[in-house]
Amino acid sequence: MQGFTTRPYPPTPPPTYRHLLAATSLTPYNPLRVIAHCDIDAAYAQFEAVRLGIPDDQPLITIQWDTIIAVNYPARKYGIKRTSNQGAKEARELCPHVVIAHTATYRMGEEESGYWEDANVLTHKVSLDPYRRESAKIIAIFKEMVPKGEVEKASIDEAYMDFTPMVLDKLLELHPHLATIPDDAPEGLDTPLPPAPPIDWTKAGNVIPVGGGENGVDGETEGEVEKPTWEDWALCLGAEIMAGVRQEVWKQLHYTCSAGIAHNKAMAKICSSWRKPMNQTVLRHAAVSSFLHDKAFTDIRNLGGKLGHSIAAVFEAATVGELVKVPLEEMQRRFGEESIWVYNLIRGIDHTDLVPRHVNKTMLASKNLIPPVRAPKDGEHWIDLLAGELCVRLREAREIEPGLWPKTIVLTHRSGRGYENAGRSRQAPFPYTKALTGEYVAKLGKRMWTQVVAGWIAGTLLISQLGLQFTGVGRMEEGQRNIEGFLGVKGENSTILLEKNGESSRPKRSLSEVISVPDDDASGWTCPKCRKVLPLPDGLAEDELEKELAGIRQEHEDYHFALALQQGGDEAVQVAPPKKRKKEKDKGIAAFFVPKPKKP
DNA sequence: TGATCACAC
DNA sequence: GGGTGTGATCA
Repeated sequence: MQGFTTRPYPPTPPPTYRHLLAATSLTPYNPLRVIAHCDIDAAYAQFEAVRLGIPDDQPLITIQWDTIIAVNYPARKYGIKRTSNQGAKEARELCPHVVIAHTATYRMGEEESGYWEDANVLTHKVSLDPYRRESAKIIAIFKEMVPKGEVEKASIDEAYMDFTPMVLDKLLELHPHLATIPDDAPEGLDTPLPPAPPIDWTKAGNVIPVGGGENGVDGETEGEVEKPTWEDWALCLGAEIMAGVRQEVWKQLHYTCSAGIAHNKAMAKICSSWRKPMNQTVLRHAAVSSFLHDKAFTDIRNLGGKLGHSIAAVFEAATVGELVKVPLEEMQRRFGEESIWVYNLIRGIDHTDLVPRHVNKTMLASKNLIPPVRAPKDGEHWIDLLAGELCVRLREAREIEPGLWPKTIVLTHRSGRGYENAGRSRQAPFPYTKALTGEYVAKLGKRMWTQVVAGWIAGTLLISQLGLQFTGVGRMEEGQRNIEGFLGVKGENSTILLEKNGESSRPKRSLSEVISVPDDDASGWTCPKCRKVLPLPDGLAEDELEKELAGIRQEHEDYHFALALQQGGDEAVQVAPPKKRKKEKDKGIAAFFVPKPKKP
């Protein structure tokens, strides 16, 4: 690599005065953009450690029933992991003095969650509320420390931050000469910035070397002297801000976190996990290709699912290094025009915008029912509990942001004994009421429950999972509250729900009708792709039948998957198991979840 | 808008 | 794996 060692690949336009000075510069295309990703190390374990006042070096795991959901770093040294074959017992065998903390739970018939000794999967429901509260505190610190930037809460324990506005300010403060466009600048605002002075990285954390990577060779020792760039300056200043943010989280809450600082979300995210815990890492543009080279490309955000695995199969590639060899045309031939998005992503390019957000848009309280509910009344009891929890959560959210109200309430449910069946759901409007109570929520939930129950032949009911969810949670429109609260649609007697959801409860139907999911009928299941009818065996109990259906369908979809892989010719190939997603003609990447690149 | 699916932690 | 989240797609 001669010459452009600082910007070897991919080529990006050099930053100009416009990128630094113009009000319109705050776009995902600004080369000076600085995005950070931050997540709490083993969050649930740290939350419990702090709650219990346990020393930082004490091994601790957080469990949910007998499943380990978090392992702190001291405990990881003993080989304790979050795997399906390890429970509390195995953890204790590996480390006899490990502290085992169970999540809080709700107890049937009680208002609030707590850390009960007798928490039991049969009678209690896990409560993540305490963790949500910690999460809110952390986000509050982020927002406070990033007043000019944006904060996107990505999950309960991670967030993205856009430091660009603060970084640009700082850049101008440190280099005031950049504020003035030289008189002889050939292209005015669009003149590239003058050469950047050397950078002091000492307060930035880890800096991924160019040409190196985690596996060893340090490119900088190999005779490649890097010229500092303003992009690197921006990252360095962003890293210093991030260090301050992390320090503040530690100071106020005693949580350690890890962070990545880069020019976009995907790169910030992937480098935040470098040398965890309690660390932060800067990924400069020039270091991207070598950093990614040996990584599994499925480690990159959004490539970890079906799409990524299909790509791996089609191109017989596992690492980024292998996948970048695939020319754009070939990728697009196989995965459609849109796949340029993937092509860019594995080259470290991601123009995804942050979504400024601090409150959730949905709230879900759900419970795996053990044993499955067979009596409608039992379902009602669980709904009472779920409704109580949702009510608490909505109230708390409204304390932080007054006026929040959900648009709809959803009852989710699953039949069968495990996950063999897809979940179903019913929803209804959630009318405004001044008196938000668990009973109010439960009433609406039970109404939908009645409909669910009505879909089953008497005595055959078998529900293994129930959930109650608010969706469309947001500030209520001015008019909305007036109309519904004032003039009184008054939830209590609202009939909207019954009308919407099909003449209230449907009349009892025959078994075959009851089972009818979108794709099947009594005699079999029709594949939406090839129209082939796969017969279902007769004489099975209802839950057995559903299980059978799921199995047949999965098998047939696998067949399509294999077929598509095999063909792989001129035609674009549907490389994913063809869910009954789109129409026949749609075979490209559009069949997957693809964040659309946004134009500025 | 309702229901389902994909992807993520 | 359980309990939660977000966003896309399609009738």
